[in-house]
Amino acid sequence: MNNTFQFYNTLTRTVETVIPHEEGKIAMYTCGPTVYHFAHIGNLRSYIMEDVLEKSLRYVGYDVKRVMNITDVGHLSSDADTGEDKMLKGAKREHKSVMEIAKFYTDAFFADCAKLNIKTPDVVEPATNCIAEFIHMIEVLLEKGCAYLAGGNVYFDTSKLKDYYVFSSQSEKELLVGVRDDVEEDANKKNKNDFVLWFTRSKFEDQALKWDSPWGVGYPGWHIECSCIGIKHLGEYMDIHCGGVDNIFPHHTNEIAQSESYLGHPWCGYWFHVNHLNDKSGKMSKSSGDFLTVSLLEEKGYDPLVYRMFCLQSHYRKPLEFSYEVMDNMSAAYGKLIKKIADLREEGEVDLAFFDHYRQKFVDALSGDLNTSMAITIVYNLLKEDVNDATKLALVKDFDQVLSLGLQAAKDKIKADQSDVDAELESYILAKIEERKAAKKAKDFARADAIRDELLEKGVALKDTREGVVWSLVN
RNA sequence: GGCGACUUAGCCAAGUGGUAAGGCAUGGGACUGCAACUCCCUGAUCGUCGGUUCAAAUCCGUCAGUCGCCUCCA
Repeated sequence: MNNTFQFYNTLTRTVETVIPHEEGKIAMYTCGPTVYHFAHIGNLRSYIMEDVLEKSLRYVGYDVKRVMNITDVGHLSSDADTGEDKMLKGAKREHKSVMEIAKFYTDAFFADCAKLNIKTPDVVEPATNCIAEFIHMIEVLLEKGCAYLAGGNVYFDTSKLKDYYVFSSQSEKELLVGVRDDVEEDANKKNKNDFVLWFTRSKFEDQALKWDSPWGVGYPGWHIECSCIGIKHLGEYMDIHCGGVDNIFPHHTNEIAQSESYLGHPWCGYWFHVNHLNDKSGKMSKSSGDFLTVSLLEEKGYDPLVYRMFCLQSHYRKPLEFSYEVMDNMSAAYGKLIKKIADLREEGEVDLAFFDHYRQKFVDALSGDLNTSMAITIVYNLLKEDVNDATKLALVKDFDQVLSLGLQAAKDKIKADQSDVDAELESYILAKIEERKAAKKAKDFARADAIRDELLEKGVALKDTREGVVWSLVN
């Protein structure tokens, strides 16, 4: 068991060694998607990096339990009860019911995750499954005097906290309310940082999802779900809470406020935040019109795993700028890497001493604030080492448990590309190859080149290698 | 206005006090009938100015630029 796994803890703003509440076990929580639309590749960057974090922790020997919520209700586009519920907005847009929208985009989200080799968390819980728990938590907060009723809604009273701005040294005075044009201040709040736990007064008459509660028919505020679902599945102590940097304030600040007030003790010791993916105009956002999805990347001919590699070769705490130039760069690099690995032969005995030595290098890279870029470099270095292929292959497969770049399936991947070709086409290709071989032998190079061009037009590229002629499909 | 992050070769990027990993691209070469593949070789003093130190990309300060957050967001 490696017990020196370190990463940057937003709570303390330092790189710290993880010390779980229960030895050997990690209780990990991830803020899941709001399922009103497709996830864009910026959203997915967070999930990719969190996936690497989870797998790294498992790789060094931790028993990880990971929980993710699905936000399918109560996520207003504004906090002042004037915004529109995102789910409802999605439903209107597509003329479907809210639950149909939630189902469709939840499935789409996990389909994208699968393409990116992101493991599905151990527990996935939609918010609408936990209404009773939300209500219970809010009742307790009211009993404890941490919450109040105003204008029909239940609010969390931030003035009852000793330390609300746990993630920053911001003061309430300096905090501007309504910096964004579309945000209005809610007159019901006692303090400007208070936030809604339960809405009963929806301004949308067609609000589709409503539940009965002690305070009237309504729906939960956004923050309550993560606190509640986290506690429901991981107990009173959580080790690592993950999310995008934009969740730091107010979402995670509010989660801490609610959870610790409810539990009466510190809740989660480590906060892992992934920086944003930007394009040249700035942050990629679902709410700002056009956005890039995994499907779009596929349409443009990129393997989704190229995007995963693009994320891994950067550091999770750095802003990353997306461009097709970099994707092309990455695509070439990925193709070469896969090919190198596919060329390894499964011969010889694995050199165990070498294996352990290299495995340790890999562990060190991951343990040092998730240095995934270095982890990839280690793969490149490994391929250049003077050891037998069996050892290299064993290590690559081992590393791919964390990297999940399809490295261990490299051979199959290349074969699979060819198996997409039907038998008729294949025999045609093979016949042409024979014909060209004969032409070459007769030094009829014009004819040989013509055959090669002919196949290329049909999307088949020929290469004369030392082992003979090989063909592959091109786009 | 407040808070925070980032700035290393054409591009991505590692590096946290001792004279700059790796990848892609480029250029040159080997191989090839040609091409592709493969292999070899090829590049930066680390945004600015100043300070600390025997020694700084690495510490401190300064200016500049880019980006994010301040109740939609991963």
